[in-house]
Amino acid sequence: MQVEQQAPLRADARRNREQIIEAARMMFIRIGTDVPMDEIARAAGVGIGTLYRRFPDRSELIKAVSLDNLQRMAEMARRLERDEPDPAVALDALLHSIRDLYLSFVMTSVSAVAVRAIKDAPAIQEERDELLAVVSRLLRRCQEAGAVRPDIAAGDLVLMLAAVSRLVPVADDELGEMAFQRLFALMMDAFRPTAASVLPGRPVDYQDVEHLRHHGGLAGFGRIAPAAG
Amino acid sequence: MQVEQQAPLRADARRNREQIIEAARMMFIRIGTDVPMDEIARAAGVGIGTLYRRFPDRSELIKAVSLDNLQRMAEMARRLERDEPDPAVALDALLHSIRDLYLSFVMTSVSAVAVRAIKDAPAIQEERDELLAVVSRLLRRCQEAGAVRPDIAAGDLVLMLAAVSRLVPVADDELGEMAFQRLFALMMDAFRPTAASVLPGRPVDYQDVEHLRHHGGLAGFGRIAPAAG
Amino acid sequence: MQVEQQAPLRADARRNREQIIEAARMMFIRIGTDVPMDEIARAAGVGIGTLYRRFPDRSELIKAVSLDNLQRMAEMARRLERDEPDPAVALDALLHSIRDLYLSFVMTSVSAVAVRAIKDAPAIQEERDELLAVVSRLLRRCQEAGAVRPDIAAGDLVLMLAAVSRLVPVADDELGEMAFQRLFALMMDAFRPTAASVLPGRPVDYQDVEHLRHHGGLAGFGRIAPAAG
Amino acid sequence: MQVEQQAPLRADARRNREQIIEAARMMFIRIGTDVPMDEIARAAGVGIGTLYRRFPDRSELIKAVSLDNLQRMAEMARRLERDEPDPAVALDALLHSIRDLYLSFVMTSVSAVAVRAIKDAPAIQEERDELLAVVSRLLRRCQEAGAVRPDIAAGDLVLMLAAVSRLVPVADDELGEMAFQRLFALMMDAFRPTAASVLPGRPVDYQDVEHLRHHGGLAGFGRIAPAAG
DNA sequence: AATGAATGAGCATTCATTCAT
DNA sequence: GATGAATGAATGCTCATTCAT
Repeated sequence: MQVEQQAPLRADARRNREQIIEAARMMFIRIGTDVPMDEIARAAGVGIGTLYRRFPDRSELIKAVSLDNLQRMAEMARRLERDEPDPAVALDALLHSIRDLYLSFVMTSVSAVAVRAIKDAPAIQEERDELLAVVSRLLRRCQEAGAVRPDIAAGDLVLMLAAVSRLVPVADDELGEMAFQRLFALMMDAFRPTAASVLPGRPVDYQDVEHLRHHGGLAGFGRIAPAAG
Repeated sequence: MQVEQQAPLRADARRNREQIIEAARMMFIRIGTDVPMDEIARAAGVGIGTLYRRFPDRSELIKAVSLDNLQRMAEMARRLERDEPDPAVALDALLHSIRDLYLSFVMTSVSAVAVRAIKDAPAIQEERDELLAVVSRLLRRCQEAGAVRPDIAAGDLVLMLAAVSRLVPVADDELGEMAFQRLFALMMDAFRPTAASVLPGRPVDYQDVEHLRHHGGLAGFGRIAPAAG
Repeated sequence: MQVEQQAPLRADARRNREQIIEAARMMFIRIGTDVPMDEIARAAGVGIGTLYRRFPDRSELIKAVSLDNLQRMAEMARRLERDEPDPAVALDALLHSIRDLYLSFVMTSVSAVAVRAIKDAPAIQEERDELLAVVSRLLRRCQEAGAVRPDIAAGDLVLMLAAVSRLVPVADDELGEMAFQRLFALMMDAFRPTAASVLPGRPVDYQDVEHLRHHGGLAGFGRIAPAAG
Repeated sequence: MQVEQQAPLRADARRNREQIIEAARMMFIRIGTDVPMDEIARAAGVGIGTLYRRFPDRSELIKAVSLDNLQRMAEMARRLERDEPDPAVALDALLHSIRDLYLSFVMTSVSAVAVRAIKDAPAIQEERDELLAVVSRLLRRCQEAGAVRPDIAAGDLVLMLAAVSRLVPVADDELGEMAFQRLFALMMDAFRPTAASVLPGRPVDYQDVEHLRHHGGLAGFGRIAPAAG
């Protein structure tokens, strides 16, 4: 757990760094993590050299964007858990932030490059663990309160979320927005106690998800890009 | 309505063609539709020139694989509709063939190349239309029989299916298989009448799906490759 | 009427650019405009990537070489017209610069690629127009002075020049040099008043040449590459 | 001087051979000697395999076409020399057959492939020699009759012809036809005694032309393709 | 530290030629 | 003998990454 304690960046350098991450986030969503590096540089308004000075290769940039996303998410999760007494409301609100979750959970789980990039990034793993811990606690409280069917675990939720969030709506598309809202609501309905059929297998927990992420048991999750091209 | 009536292929050529499609199908799933062409050729056990003789460019190959997939699917749909009297059983069985649907519904909806490749392929569109017609009829019969909530249309189903099918299990992974079975069962639960909350918007029908496919209102569906990165 | 006002190139980039154009000019003459791009790069002493950075494709390179040639030619024409009082001497001197004209008039008129490359290059057209305007004026003055037969127009001259210049001598070949000098002198004799037989048709002017260039009425001029084989 | 005495071809094989040569001749003119082999095969209405059975590689095909052209030309030359008493008329008629000469003199003198193909083809050389012998004799008789300036030799004529014939008109183009007719007439005027200025160097004879052809002293003649692309 | 120029490995595609049917 | 399928070498072009200014 190496904490790289480098000299704090100069003001302009910090600004560049932030612009690059922001530009990369947008390009990653719009085009994919294989977007040409100089397009990112151009979008960030810096030279390609500057980009590479900050992030020695694509992998580092992906890691940085992912970490940035997860930090925002974890922060939000902490705040919701702390401030919202009703776990069902908190969980719902948290999952609804899925548009941002998108990158954290999906983008970085999809392409071979991205997955490899992240695998050995302890900072990311930590942040992800913390986020999931909150989700797990909220889920358990929901189940204890009878708001969510009892036969699932956090992993079931996460996987469903990962699936649905692939179809996140594109900015400013009304039909897409509507379709996604319904898709999301349908997903939430699947977790109601009243929906419960007898599920096969056993509850999937976060350990299982991590296993799948690292060993690639699902086509679109973890090791392999199901349709990267 | 067959337009180009070409001489039937020689036996060896036909075999090569089939090997190429089969190899491409697997590589497309494993690596993505942007897998290098010569990897496909190598996997098919033919020279790169042979691949290009059969499929003048990547786009043609994608089209051929998609059409092949859809033909299998449509055939299965026809058979189920004809032979299975209970619409709920038929729909369930049809959706469970999702492992094969995967390529038809997902692969070809994901990457920019693939989407472009397919857009102007009337044969594919026809096959897709027929498949969806069967799904729509089965769905309606399920709803009339009270087996499925009445507030959804075929598009809602298709999109959920598209989402879930992204996480299709990899061959021979037990955990993945189990996780996917649960995911799929959860999805089916979302469509039960007992699960029904009030959904936002209006039922999404196949017209809407086509619109989304062609105009790209959802990130992972139609125009843009979120999976690419 | 300069449209794209790009930042002036860095010193080293400018040097590379010039080396590439110079190398391309030589290779185009020696091998043809379809010489492999990396041979040009090698001859210029740069990487293939550098070549492509400066000239996004073969077409752009051909345009750049052509423009460069024409600029030199037009400059010479302007100087001769300004400084030489005797039009016959000026015209003769101008035509004798045929070794350089070669590329401007011939190279770029021969191959399909080259012709297409140049068709939509207004800068080249402008330069060519200016050069031809000078030639036309000199020719008219020669005819008024009785130094050239009156039954021809600039187009006749240009076409003859285009034909003869195909056989420009190779550097350092004595026999070739001599043969070409004679060929050139014979051509000039054809334009003398004393040579005049009754020519068929009507004087061919520059409009006609442009028409032929763009619509390809002559095998070796404009549309098609007879020289290509 | 190997006379390959192979068994005479079967009737259908002979027909194929002729169709291929005819198709190749047209494609060579229209596109160049680097036209794809299967385009030639398709134009000839035979399979690519058949083409290769008759002509083991491109080089052989070029040789065959060239020989065929030259045989026709030499035949015509012999006939004109034999039947036409006035040498000026005979020479003029012979040169006017330039549209056919085109391939013999020009096509095969231009591209690197073609030149290499022909260099070691004794049959072609023989035919060419005979043709040139006729031209030389006619020229000498014209000069003795005072119909042509005395300060030139056959080589001067051939080179000028080679130059002008590059711009042979395309079929059915009226303007091209007219322009070429004038170009040709201007060329003939250059050889009139009345046109005679003092030419540089010494008369270029056929030996010189052969030297140039084989050693490449002129850019567009012999070794090198001036603008093959 | 920022910039953008240079490099070359990598991939798509074409086409000459060989070979199985 | 005819056919056209198979092969792979050659070449255009892109883009990640390094390095001079």
